[in-house]
Amino acid sequence: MKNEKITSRDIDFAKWYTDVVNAAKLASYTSVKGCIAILPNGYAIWEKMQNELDKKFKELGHVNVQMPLLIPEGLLNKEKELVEGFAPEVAWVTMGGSKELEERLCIRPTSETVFCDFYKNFIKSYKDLPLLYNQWCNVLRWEKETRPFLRSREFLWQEGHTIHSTKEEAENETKRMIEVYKWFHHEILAIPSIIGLKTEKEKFAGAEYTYTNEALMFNGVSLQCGTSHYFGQKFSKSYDIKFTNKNNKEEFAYQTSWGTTTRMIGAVIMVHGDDKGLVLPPKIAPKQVVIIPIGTDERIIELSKKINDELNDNNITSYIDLSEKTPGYKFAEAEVNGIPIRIEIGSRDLEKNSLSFVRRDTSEKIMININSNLVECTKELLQKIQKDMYKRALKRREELTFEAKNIDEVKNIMSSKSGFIKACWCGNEDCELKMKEIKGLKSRCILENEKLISDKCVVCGKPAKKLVVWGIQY
RNA sequence: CGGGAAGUGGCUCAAUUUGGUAGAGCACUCGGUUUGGGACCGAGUGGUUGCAGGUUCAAAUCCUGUCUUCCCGACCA
Repeated sequence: MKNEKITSRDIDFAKWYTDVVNAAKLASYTSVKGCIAILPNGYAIWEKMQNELDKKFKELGHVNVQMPLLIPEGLLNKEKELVEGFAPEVAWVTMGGSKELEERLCIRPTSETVFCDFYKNFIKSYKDLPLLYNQWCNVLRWEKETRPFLRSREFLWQEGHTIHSTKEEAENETKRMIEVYKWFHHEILAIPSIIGLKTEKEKFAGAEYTYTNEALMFNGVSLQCGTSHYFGQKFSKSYDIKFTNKNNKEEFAYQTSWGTTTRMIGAVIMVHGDDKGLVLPPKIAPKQVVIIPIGTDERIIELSKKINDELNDNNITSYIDLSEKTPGYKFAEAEVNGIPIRIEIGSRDLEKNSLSFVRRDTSEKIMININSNLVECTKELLQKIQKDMYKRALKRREELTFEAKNIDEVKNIMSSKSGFIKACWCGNEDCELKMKEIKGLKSRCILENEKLISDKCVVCGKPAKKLVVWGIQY
């Protein structure tokens, strides 16, 4: 039952990860470095993720738009911090046909500038605000080291860009959207992410502050899973976005942006996957149930079809594997693809008047009477799998979360384990840099509403002001 | 971008040391037998050896360059 195509997760995590991506046919490399082909199995997962998020965004009043792929250099340069932050990873278009362009065009690494340019002439009065825009698109960042889904040059994402007439409303939006991501991770992906504030050094170029969702992968490495930025009036001042407020005075607008990406597919693999392959949370599994008839008996095929139709008619996505492979092969394939529930139907089951339900996450086999309400049983089991996956991920995170009072304790933890390290910080950038000197370690986020675990900074021993979560960078 | 490893049918690898007709297993196609954990027998299809130059009578093999992938650093929403 060990899959020979997949390296063991505990022996070589990085190799295991790419093996799962390949074995589950989620993506494949192309001839352009860092630009992957997302295959049907992978894209279907992304579509499920999109549907969940898009529905939520719309409930909250956001609307979708599509902005241009290309940004003129002059426009990009208006916001100094943004340019400095992104310059090393921007790709440029310099030719149009055979003619050199007068002004080169950048392929969007993110679209703040384009949205600002649009808002500039679109907004006149406080009555025009807020605008809650979102776009689903691809962006390009010239990364040096690339890995499928986790860090590719071209990737798919959504970027929300909102603009408001008051500081308070914009700040609420920033906070509200990071909570939406948390909901998405917890409820849909079964990943217990934490919310925190980025340090000054780590925040988005051009933001007043940045909220982040950080999640822990099975191997104890951290992954940023979503960010929400408050811009205040920084961009509106650079791009001259003014409106007339209630007091008939001109005022610069207040802005936010927030995004999450196809990297979430990588997160799902690394949080839930095992040595057999992918394990998908039922809520994002494109196929939630696979029915595997054993033998060619007509009665078995008939019954399989009947159950399949019944499930599909009741909002459970199910399919029958009628290929000419042996049952063992079909089992293994369903496992590698992470299908949450497998229903086996063979003559042995029919004699006992029951069906074999097998959970992907635990491999547990459950016999269910053929006359019971199969739709309800399946729904309940899917919910249970979703919940159990979350619980296991949470337990894993708790086991891999450590506390440190001084730098020796940090080094000790780092020398034997990986995971989140909670430590107090005075807020001084030098101390942050000293921590970063420990190989691989990076400040992930500042926890806002948690008690300090020490009254002293983990590095300098001066009074602590903030509780910081540290982790190993992916 | 620095250090290391590797690129040979779709996949895993052999042939490279010592230059001499590119080979196996898996996958795929066809026929048959099978079917409760990746079935078996038989017959087939598929490769200008990552790419570009060079040396040579002759290059998968030697040389130069380049691209890609993986690992370790650096960088990095």
